[in-house]
Amino acid sequence: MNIKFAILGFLSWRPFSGYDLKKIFAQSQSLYWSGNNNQIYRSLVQLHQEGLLESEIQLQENNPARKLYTITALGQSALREWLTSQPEPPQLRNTFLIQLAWADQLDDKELEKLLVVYEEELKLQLLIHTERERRGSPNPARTEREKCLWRMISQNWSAVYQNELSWVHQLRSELRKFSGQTEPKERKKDHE
Amino acid sequence: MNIKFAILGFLSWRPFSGYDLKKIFAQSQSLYWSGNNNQIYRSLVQLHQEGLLESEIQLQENNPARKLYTITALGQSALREWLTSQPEPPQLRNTFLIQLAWADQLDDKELEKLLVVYEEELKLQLLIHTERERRGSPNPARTEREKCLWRMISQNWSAVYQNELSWVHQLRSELRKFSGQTEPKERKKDHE
DNA sequence: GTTGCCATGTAAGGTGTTACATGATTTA
DNA sequence: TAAATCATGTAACACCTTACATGGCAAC
Repeated sequence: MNIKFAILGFLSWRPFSGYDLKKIFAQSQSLYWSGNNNQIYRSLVQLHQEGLLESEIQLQENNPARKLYTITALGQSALREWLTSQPEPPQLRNTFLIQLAWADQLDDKELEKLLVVYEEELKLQLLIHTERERRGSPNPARTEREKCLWRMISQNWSAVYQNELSWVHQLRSELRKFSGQTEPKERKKDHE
Repeated sequence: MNIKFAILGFLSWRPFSGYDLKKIFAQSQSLYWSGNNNQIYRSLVQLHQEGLLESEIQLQENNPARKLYTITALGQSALREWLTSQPEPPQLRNTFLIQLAWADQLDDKELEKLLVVYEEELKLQLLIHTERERRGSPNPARTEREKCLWRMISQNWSAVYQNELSWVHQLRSELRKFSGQTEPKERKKDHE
């Protein structure tokens, strides 16, 4: 999957310029792309070449001209086909798990600190996400059902972070069983 | 983060050849790379150039020679530094969420089918993961603490899939409230 | 005699990122 | 005068993927 279908999706609402889309992507978290120019402008050109979009130049006073892109019938049907296509499973790429895989080389304190820092990072991300959702999405939400979908998409993100947080808690409590065994020279202290 | 630290991690256990590593990556799920040659062999060359690895050619009878890579002291300290570095939050890239964002264009049946198919996909992935974990990991697990870490890494994957599954269930039950309202020609039914 | 394993490596391309370039207008 | 916004686009590069190339040996 690439960003093209997300662009088609937005253009199925109404026409946008590349600059509009760039801002939308930059704002949104669920649309996880960075919103960089390169990708968006090139995608628009390609979609246009494939006949999925039409473009129209809008002249403005005091501001540079903008290229408004409109979805074509072909684009609509391409979008619809993608919508009903086999969904991919989520891509789970968590660098931290790989860090953990060799974290037995750290002593108890270092490991505990790593987990605490990861937990803080997760909390921060959760906060950023909820804050971003609070200040309006660029989402017209024309029907109740669409509102429901968008609410659940946002909730998916929260749920993932919360799931991760509770996993970290479990891990920390599991690891407490081993504390004091890393430096076998020292004798064990009671739960420090 | 890139694959190099994962490679350093394995070599901190014992020397491996590129071919060994390729197989390890291909087997493992938590190490989410595909295990393709290009990346592994080039990473090994680069790590070698950076002085983090030493290589030694092992001649064999009946089989082609292999290059055994050994981690250097510099490599060990680079690994250790990475292990204690600021952990990144998980990268959440779930294409399905983007598919859902415009799924209001589908009718009730199509949408329900999409969710069912996604659920099946998740169950399948969960199964594949647990099956892969069941048949031995390439993990020596020298200490109890390391065993615990690897167990929790594997459990993280299960937890993520299960979290996703319960989210789909919730979504499906939410959507049942709207069924029958997709064709607006029909008159509106009670509470809206 | 084709397929598969061992073991190395390269080519080509997809996807995404940051940073740069231009040039006018508005705001501090 | 410096910066931010509007609006377009390009350059360079990082990372990752599939597929190809070679070549001997073993198994069916």
